[in-house]
Amino acid sequence: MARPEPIRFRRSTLGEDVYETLKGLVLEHTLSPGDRINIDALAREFAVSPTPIREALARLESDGLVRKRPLVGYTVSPLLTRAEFTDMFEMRLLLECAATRWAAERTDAARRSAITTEAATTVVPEEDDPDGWHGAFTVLDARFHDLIAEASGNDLLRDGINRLHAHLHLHRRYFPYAQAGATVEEHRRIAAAIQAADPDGAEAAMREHLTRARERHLPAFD
Amino acid sequence: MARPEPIRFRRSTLGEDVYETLKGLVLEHTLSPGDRINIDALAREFAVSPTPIREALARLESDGLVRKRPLVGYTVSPLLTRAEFTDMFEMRLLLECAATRWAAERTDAARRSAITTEAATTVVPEEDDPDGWHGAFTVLDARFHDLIAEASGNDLLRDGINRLHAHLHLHRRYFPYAQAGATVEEHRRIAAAIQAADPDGAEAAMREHLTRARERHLPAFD
DNA sequence: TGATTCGTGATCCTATAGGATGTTTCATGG
DNA sequence: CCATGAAACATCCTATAGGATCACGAATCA
Repeated sequence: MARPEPIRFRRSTLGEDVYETLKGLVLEHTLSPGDRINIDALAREFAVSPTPIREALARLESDGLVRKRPLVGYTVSPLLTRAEFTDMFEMRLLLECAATRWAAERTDAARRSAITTEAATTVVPEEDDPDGWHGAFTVLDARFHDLIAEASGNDLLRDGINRLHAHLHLHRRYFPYAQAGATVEEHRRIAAAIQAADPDGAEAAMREHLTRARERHLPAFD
Repeated sequence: MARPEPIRFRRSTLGEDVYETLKGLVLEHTLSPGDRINIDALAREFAVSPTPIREALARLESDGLVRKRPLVGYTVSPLLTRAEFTDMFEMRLLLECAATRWAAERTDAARRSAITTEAATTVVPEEDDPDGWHGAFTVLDARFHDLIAEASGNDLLRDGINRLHAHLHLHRRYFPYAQAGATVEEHRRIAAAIQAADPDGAEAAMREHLTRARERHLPAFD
């Protein structure tokens, strides 16, 4: 009868686990944008001391997922304004178009195949589980874009792209089902151009994909 | 006889101050790349508890300035390899060329003047204080590039650029004096094109500046 | 000589108490 | 009835001590 329940499955350090878990909670909207974060409450919830919580929050603030007001507390970052959202897509166009071009130019055959395979994967819409569908679709989308970022061969570029995607995820809940098919089709075109080692075509396909993605998202701000 | 010395001039929170101070120590090479960081020793040094130290280190790790090995401790990030360095300049070309173009297109008259003024400022080389000169020159360079990043009107872009500059600062110690004049001249050309609202010219000037800057730095890797 | 085992040391994590600050509520005056 | 002010409250931030875990080095054995 030593310790009945704390199943502590620590991958490396407690702070790391807390960081990943908290990031998940924010991205899943279990912690909604604007919510206040009580450190002591979280510590009790996770059955850890406030120290690793505080450490995880400091990193999340660097990611822009939470905000800290001194002597007041942490809050989940609010959703992007329309202006910030267009700024983000301006950045995505800059970063991801370049990454796609370099992926088409430089990467090896194995990665090209992986990208093509990923683009061929689809997720079936389930009307009765909208949240699950949104989650699955987002994971798929994120993995596709990360594969390209990795294939660019520039790790700093990859980090920058993933940093933007974290913000994008906060908005996935407002992405319409109906247009998922178009997204998959655009992914296929990008993958095909990369597979064919066609930098111009790949960059153009990514530019069109992102431009259309922006159009698909923008109505949510009205 | 309450508290004799801790002159605590806290801007907001202790963790914030510790973060800025530590960042300075790393950038100044007071903590050299590869050095191990002892949390308890730092806490004694700053006369604070380990908690804010730990919080600051978590943020610095997000910035890429320190690395954490679980259950071993923190170390100052090593200098960039040649490959990472070229990757960084690839990123700078991407981000800063776009920022310069948009600054020339969009920004207001006040910011244009500020950029021109900053480009006209120079720092005199002092042979007997190489470290002070390097520091002053770096501050000047960083401010010029940040003014342009801010004038781009895209805060995410600005953050991305500043994140890269932190890494660049770690290498400033190996930047040769003799070529500072060329840098200033290139800055002036960029500023002039922005002042003239000439996007193409401004972007081209920035591209040439960064390309040459890369050439100036590369010999340090031999 | 190489691999394995053991001991030491450092680090990380936990827990709790106290001080400082922002927020909220309530009472009072206009 | 509304606005202003002060006081009580809750929360966060900081500080300190102690226990558990793991990495590293030395000694031993095959």
